[in-house]
Amino acid sequence: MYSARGLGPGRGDQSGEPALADLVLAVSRRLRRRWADGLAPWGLSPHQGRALRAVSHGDRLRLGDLAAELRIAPRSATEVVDALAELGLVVRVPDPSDRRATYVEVTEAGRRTDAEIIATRNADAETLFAHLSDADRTALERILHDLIDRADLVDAADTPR
Amino acid sequence: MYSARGLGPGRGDQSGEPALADLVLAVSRRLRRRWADGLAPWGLSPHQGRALRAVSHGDRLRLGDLAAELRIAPRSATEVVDALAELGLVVRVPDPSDRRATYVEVTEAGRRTDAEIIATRNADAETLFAHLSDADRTALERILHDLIDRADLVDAADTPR
DNA sequence: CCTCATAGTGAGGTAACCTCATTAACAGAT
DNA sequence: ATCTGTTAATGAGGTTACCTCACTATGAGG
Repeated sequence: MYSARGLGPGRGDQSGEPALADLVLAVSRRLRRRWADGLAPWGLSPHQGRALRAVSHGDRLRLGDLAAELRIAPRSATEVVDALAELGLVVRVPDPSDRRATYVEVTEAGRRTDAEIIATRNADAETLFAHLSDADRTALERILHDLIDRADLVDAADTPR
Repeated sequence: MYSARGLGPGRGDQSGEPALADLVLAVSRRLRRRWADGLAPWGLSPHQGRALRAVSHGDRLRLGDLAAELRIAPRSATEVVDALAELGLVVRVPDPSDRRATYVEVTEAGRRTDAEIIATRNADAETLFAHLSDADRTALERILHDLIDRADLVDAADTPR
């Protein structure tokens, strides 16, 4: 992936980069934990929550597209859909134009659950982010965008194909 | 954990908080992936890398303390240590002062590997963070610290004991 | 209509966790 | 001195969220 020959220890050690990375990871760990806790009332795993969100977003989604969106193997998407269907949050409906394919469609209950989850999540994010100044929020957004672009750029360079 | 009754959908949707949370998660996802890729040359999982780092930090660590540091059950720490020991990166040595306990101690190879991993990680963090301005770096650090403090504060309030 | 590709799923595997029970050893009260 | 309760590590066995590979049904182009 990238070169492992490295500058030996004791070179970039003074720089703050790893500390920044650790900070990002620390914040994300806390976000994840809160999100998982927030899903508990509905008996959903973070994974299932993400799937429900993806399906609700466009009302219906082909199983394979769901897999692509969640970046998991199609076979794994089958299992997530099984779980959500068991809970009555989605149903499988055949695609009339391609009888191999099945759509995953949100049910009324699924839509309601998704809305509640989003509301909870928003409320929680608010408790964390709301006390930042507008300037800080803007700066944070810009910097994080920057880092994402940078990371994707480097990835693209590493994997030209 | 926290109240799930929520403000119904369509309320905080304009606010940027969830977007910020998503950005943090997006960055952390990329950091994680890079870190995992960076560990591949040594055949270590991120989990094992973290454990090696914890053990190397103080040269030796009681197995139970390692579990606490990694926030996993003691039983699970046994397995991580098994894997690292298999690779010759750590050894188990009995605690002479308490014959129930065992220390996990870095070997020479373990220390070397840890140093190489840190160097790789630093180099990678550099490619991501180095192009930020000093001001941005300072701001990012401050804001993230802020968020962490805020999250821990809210957690402490939710779980008074 | 024959061949090749694609959509979903059954079968079976793995990694990283978990709980519960067990064994050995320690530490304080009787 | 031993008995009681606690703690350290681990064996046994379970769960979850993934994976690959093989299979079936279907579609689409030569």
